[in-house]
Amino acid sequence: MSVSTHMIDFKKELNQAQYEVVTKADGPSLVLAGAGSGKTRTLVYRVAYLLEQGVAPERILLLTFTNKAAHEMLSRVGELVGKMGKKTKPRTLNREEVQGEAGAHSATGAGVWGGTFHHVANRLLRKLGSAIGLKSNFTILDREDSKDMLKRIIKEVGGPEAAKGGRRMPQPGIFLEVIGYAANAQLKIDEAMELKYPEGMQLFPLFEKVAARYAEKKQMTHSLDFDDLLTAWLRLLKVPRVREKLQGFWEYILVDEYQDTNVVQDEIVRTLAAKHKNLLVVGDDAQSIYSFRAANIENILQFPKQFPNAKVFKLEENYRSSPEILSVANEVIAHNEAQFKKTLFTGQEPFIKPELMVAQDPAEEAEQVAERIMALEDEGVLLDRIAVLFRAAHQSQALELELNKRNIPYEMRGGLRFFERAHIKDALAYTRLIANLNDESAWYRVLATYEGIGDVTAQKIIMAAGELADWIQLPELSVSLSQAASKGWSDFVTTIGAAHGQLKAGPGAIIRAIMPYYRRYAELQYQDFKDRMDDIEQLALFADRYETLEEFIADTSLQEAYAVRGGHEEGHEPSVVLSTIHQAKGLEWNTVFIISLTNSSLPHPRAAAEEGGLEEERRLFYVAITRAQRRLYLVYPLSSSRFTMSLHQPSQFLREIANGLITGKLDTDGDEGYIDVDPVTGDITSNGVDDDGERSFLPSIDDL
DNA sequence: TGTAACTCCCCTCCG
DNA sequence: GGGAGTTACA
Repeated sequence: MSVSTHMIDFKKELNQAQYEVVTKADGPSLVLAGAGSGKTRTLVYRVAYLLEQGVAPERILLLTFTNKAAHEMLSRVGELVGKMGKKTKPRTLNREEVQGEAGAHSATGAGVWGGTFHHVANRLLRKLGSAIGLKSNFTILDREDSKDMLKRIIKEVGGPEAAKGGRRMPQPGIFLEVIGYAANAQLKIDEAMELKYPEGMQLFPLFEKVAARYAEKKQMTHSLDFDDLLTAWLRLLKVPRVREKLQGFWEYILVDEYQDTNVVQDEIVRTLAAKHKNLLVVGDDAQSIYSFRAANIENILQFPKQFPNAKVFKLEENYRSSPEILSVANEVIAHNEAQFKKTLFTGQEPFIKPELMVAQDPAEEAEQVAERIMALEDEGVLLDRIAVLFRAAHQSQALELELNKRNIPYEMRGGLRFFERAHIKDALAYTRLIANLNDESAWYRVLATYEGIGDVTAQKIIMAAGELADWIQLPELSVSLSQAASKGWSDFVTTIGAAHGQLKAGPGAIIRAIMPYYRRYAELQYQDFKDRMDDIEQLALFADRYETLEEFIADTSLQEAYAVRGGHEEGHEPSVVLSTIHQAKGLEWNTVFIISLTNSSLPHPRAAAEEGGLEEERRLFYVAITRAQRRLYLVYPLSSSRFTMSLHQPSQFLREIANGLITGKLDTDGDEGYIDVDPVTGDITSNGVDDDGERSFLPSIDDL
């Protein structure tokens, strides 16, 4: 063992339980870590410890839930090992054994392999995918691309009724949900339908046909959707030669947020760890909130059975939240039956109780939150230490208006992200097309922006273009087009030619080459075309950081990096964070507002209707609460709009919090005025509404 | 026949 | 803001 000349005093910087994990979690190990128990810290120190023990960084694989989490953890590892001095400082970017040039840009801090399952899958498949017949220039389809493709397939295989958009035809989104769930849960189509779309069982033959055609089409166009990245990784591991190579390669595998992995991910990590057996998984059943993606809580529960000699560790001391916030969190989660009972404790001094706020409607809710934010800022709370959380992305709307009005900087997370916005996707489609001539969804997307070219003409062009082997041949392509379409077509040929001419100059140059045309299109199409062109300029600048088109496309498809709505680049000036609860997982802020706490939002009626859905919604509330360190505000609007009669009722979860734990009262008397969501049908039954609309509680800022 | 323009209506969560 | 459905025009 190396002499301890290092400067990390593991014993001193960790509590006893954390220290045990960091130093003893060899072999299969399960860490049950409560919210705020220093789970990230523990993982970071574990990686640093392994490096200090002399493990080569590239032999460590750290799988996280978001790429952001991977970057954060690995940069912290980098800081830690920086302290250790040269002797044990890891080499960086040295992964030649399984990785080629394609992966040179990747989520690394200290040369450790890190990222999401999808991210790592992408890197591996580009390099090794030929073993399962995959081309290295495959395209990644995002949800919208997948839906577009499915829409066309439904028309194609669904017969005349579907072509006309027959009255009973389910949306493409339903098909995608069923097919995706089947992939993630490793189910057959009919089994997935039983769970996700039981009312449509009589359409099973159609679903099966669509699924088959979808798979076929993805293969033809060299594209993978998000779910395919995982299943293809698994398929890759069925190839003995590849499996043995990878099993031998990673000596230590660490997986964060294990409660949100699905069976495919579980099988991947168990296969990868089969040789060295150093598999460390960390999770918290109380924070499992991704069952819609087929996350399987059994992965955690069954871990000790899969590995009979597994070590089990528990982290229960909460370092994040005040005792008052923790009490509310414990109280909320205690209402769930399916859970490991555990109670988080803290040694922190008492602070102030969480506070309930009620507003007339979302607009007033936004005003109140904005006012309170300004008051907090006056008291010295930095804006970037404040977050506003909500169930659904669109619930940020009213607040965004209000914050803009008051010039309070904010950044929005969740919902439509930079790379998902229409004009950005248009620009990206050109880069995809240049990289992969067979990328059908990119073809449709690009052609749709040309005058006179609609679905039918586009299809004709794409059919003909299937003959092309290279863009060079494009001018020779013969398609008979209507008069209306030929102008658009010649514009297209010019533009794509210019873009292709920049192939050697890199992705940024390609984007700039299409801008003259796209500006003309955007001017006609969008009122805010100037903003949109600015976005595209930003995209080109971002693209300049990449040398190859493939890396750029892969990162943007995986949402690796994203700019932020509200005009504030991440990290520029301190900004309030607006986020869905899902996106807030793993993060923490001094002050947290949870808004829209009504029975039509949290629990969300559709989610509550699914089996186990209500408990998952409660866990979602629990996750939101446990993001807060010092101040927590629970906010609900009485109606959905100032102008409608439709009244909301406060979330049933608020009622479950015992009196005395929070400041403020629910605006209702006794049981009256509550609506219940039937957990089976999702039906809403009202037992009378509270319609006086008076605010019984006005927030004051005196007691801050 | 295919495209463009117009209207209505909706919207859970994500890599 | 965007997707689906409908209608008017080339």
